[in-house]
Amino acid sequence: MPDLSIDVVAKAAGVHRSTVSRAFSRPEAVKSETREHILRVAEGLGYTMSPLAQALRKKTSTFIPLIVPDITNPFFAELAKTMTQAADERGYQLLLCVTNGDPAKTEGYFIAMQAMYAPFGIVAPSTKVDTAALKRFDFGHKVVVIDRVEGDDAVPTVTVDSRRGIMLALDHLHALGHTSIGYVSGIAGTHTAQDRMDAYLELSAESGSAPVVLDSGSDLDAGTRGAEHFLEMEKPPTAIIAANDMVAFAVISALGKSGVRVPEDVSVIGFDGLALGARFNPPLTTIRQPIADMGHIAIELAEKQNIDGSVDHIVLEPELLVRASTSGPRK
Amino acid sequence: MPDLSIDVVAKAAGVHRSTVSRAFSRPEAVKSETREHILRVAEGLGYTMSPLAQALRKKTSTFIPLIVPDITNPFFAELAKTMTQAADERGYQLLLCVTNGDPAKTEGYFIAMQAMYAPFGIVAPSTKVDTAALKRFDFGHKVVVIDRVEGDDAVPTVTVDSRRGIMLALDHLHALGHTSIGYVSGIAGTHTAQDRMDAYLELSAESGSAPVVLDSGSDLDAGTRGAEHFLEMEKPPTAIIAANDMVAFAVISALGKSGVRVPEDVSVIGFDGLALGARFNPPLTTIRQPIADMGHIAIELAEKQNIDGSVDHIVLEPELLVRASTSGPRK
DNA sequence: ACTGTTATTGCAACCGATCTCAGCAACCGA
DNA sequence: TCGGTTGCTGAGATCGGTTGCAATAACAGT
Repeated sequence: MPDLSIDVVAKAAGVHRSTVSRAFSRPEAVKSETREHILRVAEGLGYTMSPLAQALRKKTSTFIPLIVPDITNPFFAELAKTMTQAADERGYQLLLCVTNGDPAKTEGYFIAMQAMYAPFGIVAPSTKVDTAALKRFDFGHKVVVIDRVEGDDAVPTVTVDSRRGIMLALDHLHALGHTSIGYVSGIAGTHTAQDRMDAYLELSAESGSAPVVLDSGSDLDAGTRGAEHFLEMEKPPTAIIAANDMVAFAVISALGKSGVRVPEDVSVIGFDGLALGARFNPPLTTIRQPIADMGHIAIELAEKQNIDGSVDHIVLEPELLVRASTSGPRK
Repeated sequence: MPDLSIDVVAKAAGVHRSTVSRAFSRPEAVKSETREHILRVAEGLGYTMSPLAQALRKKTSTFIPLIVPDITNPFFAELAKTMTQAADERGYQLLLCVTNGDPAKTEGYFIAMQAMYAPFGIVAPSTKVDTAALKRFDFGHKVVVIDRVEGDDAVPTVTVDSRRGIMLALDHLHALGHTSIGYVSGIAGTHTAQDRMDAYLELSAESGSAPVVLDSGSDLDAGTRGAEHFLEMEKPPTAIIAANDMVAFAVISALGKSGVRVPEDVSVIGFDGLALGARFNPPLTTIRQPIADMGHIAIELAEKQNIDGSVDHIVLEPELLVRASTSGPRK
């Protein structure tokens, strides 16, 4: 196909380049007859505007970086999925950026996103977000963060209510008859992980039962270590709350290796609501985060901020998702 | 920061725009003194070239679309992970494109990739790749496919040896003492899935045992249905080969719900070697595909083709990864 | 009929590079 | 000393659009 530029469309439609441009990007500025004619001609030629040329001139592209620590983690994968959808509904393209938790890489992505005129970016942090770094890149490109940010700053965020989630888990377990409930901490040093832990500590205390933190590590092996710790206890808790589904999986897996059954011997509840959990053995009871909503909202927030400069902090409600990894405590 | 264009660097270095350009993209064409001076000045200013402008002019960008059916599937997630790495080692940015198996979307991405001058794209198919569609977009943009393609065409591919993988699984199971081995088919109608199934059928026959296909469906519930089928049999096989890890998970989960234990009651082996499998309950024995290699190779193949026009078909060797979901048959 | 909007469209500069062509200096052998 | 490379750099067109400004057309009101 002969290179299709705006000029060939213009010629074909018998108008000037600029008119074609307007027909596409500022329809109201062109007489409707003309516009329709142009559009028809363009359609016939199979013409589309070059996003690159547009970006160069307008100094704002449709590339939006999605910065995640690890796309292999199903939570981020699910996030990515809903975000791509939300993105191309609005004509954006998602750039997949994985940092492996390396702040240097993150900064690298920031400068890259600047270079390609990204209108904004989405950051799903693995560690507490470096507000300073964000400020340093206050080049007009906005960022929305899927986590709480230190000091509720100028950066929009979307999170779920950690405390509420933990409360849901605790209530569920209490209702089942558990009184001794352990906790295994989450993957990373995010504020979210911190919040969940704090909530567990507080709410446990309030309900009168002593908190039992099986592991407070922040790496992928927290689950395994938590299970080990559990196995060493003379009087282990009858239920375990895992800070997220992945560690719940690890806990159950590690427990299983030692012959401890879930939920017969101990109940385990996760936090995330991953689709994967439904196919785990046993299917995982968990606190569901509305991940799909989070993706859409993140993008909406970013757009909103780009338009009216508003920065919002949305906090979503989690909900209890009962599957099969919890039951009454063993008698 | 004042907009940093090539001209400001040129001015600052006291040379012409074009010289700066050469200093960056064709170093040998510039006197080394001049070049170093320019580079130093640029460095000082914190200047980087605009990928957008470059792409527009050179008609070839650094955006490379990764087209997957579902990033939520850990196989694709792992692929995406290694590809992002391989990609930004070479200065590319990965565009995440998820199709949900919709051919229309795939085509959409093809035209988009054309529009932004992608030098090539990577397709991890959910269904048999539509060679016709590929040809239709023979606009000089190359594609490499992570699957076999009908008729070993002009498109480079990277796959693993399905037959060898199935053989490994079968051998492992035979060595353990199993003689009756069932099979649950894979997620999608790819050639790869087909090849695995065919290999199972053939190799089973060769070894004298009758093949038992528990489910040949191609959706996410194949595992569940396979398990149901298994439960209904009066004389079920003592081991099951799952076409991929995800269906293995589903099989084990479904079996578990009915009180069937793995590997005590039945052995299950997967195919993929997902990291997730290590944290499954029980840890999954599986045939490992060298996913990381696949990602790198895919990109290398694409680059190679772009340079010398060669189209290769790489087939990698799978390997047996013994964890805990297989054991000798129940006596 | 005349002047003052208002709606449309054309013109041309510009976004930030690349690349062909041409100019110029230094160098080489005869 | 002179024509013929060779090496390096500057000019300027170009990639595919956008946009402020000017020009023209159309329409009101008086």
